[in-house]
Amino acid sequence: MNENQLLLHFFERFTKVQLTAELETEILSLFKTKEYKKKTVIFRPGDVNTPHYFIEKGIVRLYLIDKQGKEINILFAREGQFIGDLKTPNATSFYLETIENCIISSIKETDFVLLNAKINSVQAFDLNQSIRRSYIHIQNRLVSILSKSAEENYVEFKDSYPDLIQRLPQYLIASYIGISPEFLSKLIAKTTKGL
Amino acid sequence: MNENQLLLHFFERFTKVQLTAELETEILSLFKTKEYKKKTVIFRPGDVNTPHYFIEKGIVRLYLIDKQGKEINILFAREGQFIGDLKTPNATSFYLETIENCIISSIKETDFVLLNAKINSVQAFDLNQSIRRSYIHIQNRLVSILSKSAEENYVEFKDSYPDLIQRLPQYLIASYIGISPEFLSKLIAKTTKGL
DNA sequence: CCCTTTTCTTAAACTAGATTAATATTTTTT
DNA sequence: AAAAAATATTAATCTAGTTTAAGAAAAGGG
Repeated sequence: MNENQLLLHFFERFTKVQLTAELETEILSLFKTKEYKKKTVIFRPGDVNTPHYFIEKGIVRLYLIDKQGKEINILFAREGQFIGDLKTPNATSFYLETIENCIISSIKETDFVLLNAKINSVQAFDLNQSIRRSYIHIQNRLVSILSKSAEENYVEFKDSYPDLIQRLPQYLIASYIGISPEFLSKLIAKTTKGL
Repeated sequence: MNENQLLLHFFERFTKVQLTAELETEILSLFKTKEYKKKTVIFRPGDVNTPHYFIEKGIVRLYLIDKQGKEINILFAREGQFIGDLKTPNATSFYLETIENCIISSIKETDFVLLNAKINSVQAFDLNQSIRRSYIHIQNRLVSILSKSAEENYVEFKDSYPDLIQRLPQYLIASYIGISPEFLSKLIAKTTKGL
């Protein structure tokens, strides 16, 4: 089970201690690990009871298609991160899709809650904190989109996620920061000119 | 303690049972209730360890002032709702300010967590669910701002919060949906014309 | 009831970013 | 290595929304 290295490490980071062998086994028993080719849809709007996904390898995106048929990227997740739709078990309104070839572990919402309760009773792991961080993250993004120019938002993205800049096609980033791919291309050309 | 009616009702709604007299007393002992005149700043950027606030009466807004000096409204809260900055105990980057004369109960973050743990052990109250709902709410808002026109966003706001439309000055709503007050005024004039 | 402050409206000039369309480049597949 | 598919660039035209400015209306305070 070498492919679950990252997952165990994730829980260790939060509990701040070495996991016992039994706990490790229990965690692994609740996750199902699977490989996906790039551009594979994992769930789609209308799907109910969507699990939580832990990315072992690769990158995925959560997005939707609006009335005009335009894709809107909500969130990216790469190795070492959880992603899913917190609306679960209610129907999701998003697509979850791999961007690269991926190895991904999934856990059912009910098991996720139980696991958290269990770890929480033993250690100082707090799922609340994790959700709060997500909230703060998306709130920051809303603030940026409301208050900053396209160029500022691109610079912010670049500074925050230098790794993603390398791995993501530009047009996906454009959608994430809420601008057209053509305009992002123009911005980059302009910024790069001073070389 | 008539002014705390709503607060107790809030916890009752979540626990789904009648609160015991002791629990009621304990809840009330953790909150401090205070009156504020309209346009009073409750906390400001840089303040640390900001409490959580439960609005008993009135409306407040959470906002920031961007580099251009423009106010950006993040969130409104009215009677029966909690508001605060989830970054607590870290420094907030926002202002919390009353819009109307208000009666507000506050609770320290540490007490809030303890209270939740206590209630959770007795009943089925789950703070996670509450934070998740907040997350879903702000995510929906981000999606709306990214994918909809100013007019669609205004209609959505009107449909979602018919009560707030009555109580909030237009320019605060304009900032919330990310447009200038002048443009919102134009939109409303246009929409109303067909009468 | 008058005076001051707050909120709203209208209109003209402007601009950030969208759209359309065509081509170029890069990556992937066979 | 060629062909196909995916991604990026460039440029012209267009538009949704901003800015600036000034006045009108409404609300609040003494």
